[in-house]
Amino acid sequence: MSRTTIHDIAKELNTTAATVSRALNNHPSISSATKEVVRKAAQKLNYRQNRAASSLRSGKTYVIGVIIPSAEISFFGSVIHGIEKVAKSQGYSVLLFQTNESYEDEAQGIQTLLQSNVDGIIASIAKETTRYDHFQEVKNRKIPLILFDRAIDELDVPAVVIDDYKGAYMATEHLIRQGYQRIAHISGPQHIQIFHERLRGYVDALKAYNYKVDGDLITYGKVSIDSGRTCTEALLNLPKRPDAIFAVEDFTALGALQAIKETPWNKPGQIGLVGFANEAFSAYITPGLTTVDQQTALMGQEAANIFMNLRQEEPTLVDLPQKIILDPVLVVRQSSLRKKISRRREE
Amino acid sequence: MSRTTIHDIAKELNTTAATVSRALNNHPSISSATKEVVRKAAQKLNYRQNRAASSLRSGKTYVIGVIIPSAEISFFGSVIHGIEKVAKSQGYSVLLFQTNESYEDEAQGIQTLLQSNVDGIIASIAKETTRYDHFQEVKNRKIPLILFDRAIDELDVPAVVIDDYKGAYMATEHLIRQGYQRIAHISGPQHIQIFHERLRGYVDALKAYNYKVDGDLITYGKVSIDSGRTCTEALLNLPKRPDAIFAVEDFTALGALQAIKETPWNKPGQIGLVGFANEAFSAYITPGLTTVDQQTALMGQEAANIFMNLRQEEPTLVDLPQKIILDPVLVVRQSSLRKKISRRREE
DNA sequence: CTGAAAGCGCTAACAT
DNA sequence: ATGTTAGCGCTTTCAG
Repeated sequence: MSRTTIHDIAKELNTTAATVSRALNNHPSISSATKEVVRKAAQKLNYRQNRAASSLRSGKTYVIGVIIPSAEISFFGSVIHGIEKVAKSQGYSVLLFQTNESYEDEAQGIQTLLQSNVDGIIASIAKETTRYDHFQEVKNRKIPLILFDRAIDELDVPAVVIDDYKGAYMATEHLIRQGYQRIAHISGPQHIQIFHERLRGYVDALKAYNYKVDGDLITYGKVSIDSGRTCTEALLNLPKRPDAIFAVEDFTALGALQAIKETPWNKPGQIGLVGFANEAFSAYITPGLTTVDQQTALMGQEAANIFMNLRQEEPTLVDLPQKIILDPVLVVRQSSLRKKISRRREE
Repeated sequence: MSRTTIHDIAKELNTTAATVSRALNNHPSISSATKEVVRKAAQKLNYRQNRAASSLRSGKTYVIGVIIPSAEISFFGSVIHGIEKVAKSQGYSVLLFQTNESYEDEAQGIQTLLQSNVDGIIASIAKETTRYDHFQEVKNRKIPLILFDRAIDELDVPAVVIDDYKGAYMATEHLIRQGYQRIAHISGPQHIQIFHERLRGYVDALKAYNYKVDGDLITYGKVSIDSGRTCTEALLNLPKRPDAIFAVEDFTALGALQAIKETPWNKPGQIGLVGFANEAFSAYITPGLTTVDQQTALMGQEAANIFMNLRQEEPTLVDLPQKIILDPVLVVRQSSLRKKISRRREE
């Protein structure tokens, strides 16, 4: 009473396994009558294709390997969601591997995916990774590789990232349009590209609106709640203190919010605040935090879409690796609103 | 220049594929000298095992199929994390499938996993699922099936769940020990088992401490922020209003907190509040929300552990399906603390 | 439009 | 301890 194979179906119908295989795969040279009969018999015998056998022969597995630091981080959970959604819609499955930000785990993950003959790999590089030989091997084996969020130009593969510069520009512009006069920025370590980009966006938005860029209003934190708190206290103690703060990400903004709330002279809504990332908590704190959404699920979908496009292309035709830069979305909540909103939002 | 196979290695070493296979699989009847030589050659030729071929022959894939409603929900992201961690440590990979709470998707997911010959399936049943024929097929094919969070007794398979009763009991007990006198409960729809269990835990804790169970203090909401808010307003308008609230889950608690904050006569810390789930935001709102942690990552790990135990057992020996009931963990934050804490926490 | 035959890369029974 | 042989279930030439 072992599992039904195409031979069982062939025997039942007095035909051959080849015909059954073709019928089930909707091969054009099979009459629709036969196809129908075969499908019926397959259903009756409760047949399930054996993917291992199929892919051993055909070389295709219909599996996409996904490498992320951790599914527990909501950002990556959301990206997986987007990848799996697109994959499933095209008949692909997702094989998941977590690196815990470790190079060793990442290299091992790549090995596992290679052994599994995945048709493509979508990955976000671990923080600790500084060598890329494992990714190079993927490229050498001509397996489509797509990176997201943390892309490495040196690898020269397609990638999906968000436009941090633009997001920061939008956030700052929003505060300007709200009428704030002295807009501060709490940044992060400048060797991390995304933080540097956000600082650039902030500076350029100020310039575009003829605001003075005041070095005193730019502080460099460590990207944490505590750091946001400390930096904000320093900012609020300046002789000419800011009336709004753009924080480099939501946890920093949360610390800033706590510090603002504890300031004796502060009245609610007096100091504008914007974060970055649209973390789940940002909607639930009081006041609701205005922030920049990173379109995480879309990021996964786009990465999967790149794979879908890549997979039938001639390898020789792949000239320039595609790079998709997603538009961030400003999510306006209470924390950045002044009492009177004189102008409606422009696009 | 195609991929290296064990035949290539065999040719290189003037031996046979069988020996190479055995050496690489650490077979006992191969001398350690040969093993060493084979391993070296494999490395030199950059050999990677072809899992499709291996599993076609051996019947084992070293893949665990995981079915969840959505990786975007942090609860499930966390469970996946736990599953993948254990799986990887035992040489298994995780094939992921999302159902979006739909029966059709779930059934299709099972088909995909069966075609992929996964060695086992770990699943959390979709909300819309009311028929279990697809899971029944998994059982019929003798593939280990483990459920988590949403278990179905009728399926008679091993499961990992959390003890909702106990969690609610602990939450209520905590409020009692803090000295609150009138402890209300905002529950949810009673046809959903977990909410019913939490209500039971609340009632039993009150009884255990000789508190009167007052029907006025038990309200039934719809498990949302808004519902938590509405229910709380009603509670606070009672002639004999509560001095503490145990909410059925964190979003309800969040609504309750908002309502409490807006009550004119309220002073901070006057009304105790406890939630359930330890959502990410619960740590970041003000005041921090005391809540009950559901040990999500552990849930995934335990489910994976059950699979690991099951996989080598004789199918005939599987008498009673294992059911693991995890202990919830009370996470105490500001929202439930009264000014004076007279007694230290007892175990 | 269908059948015959070969083989993907590996492992396992049997032989030596 | 190693070699020989067969075959897992499927797809894919090549023939007809």
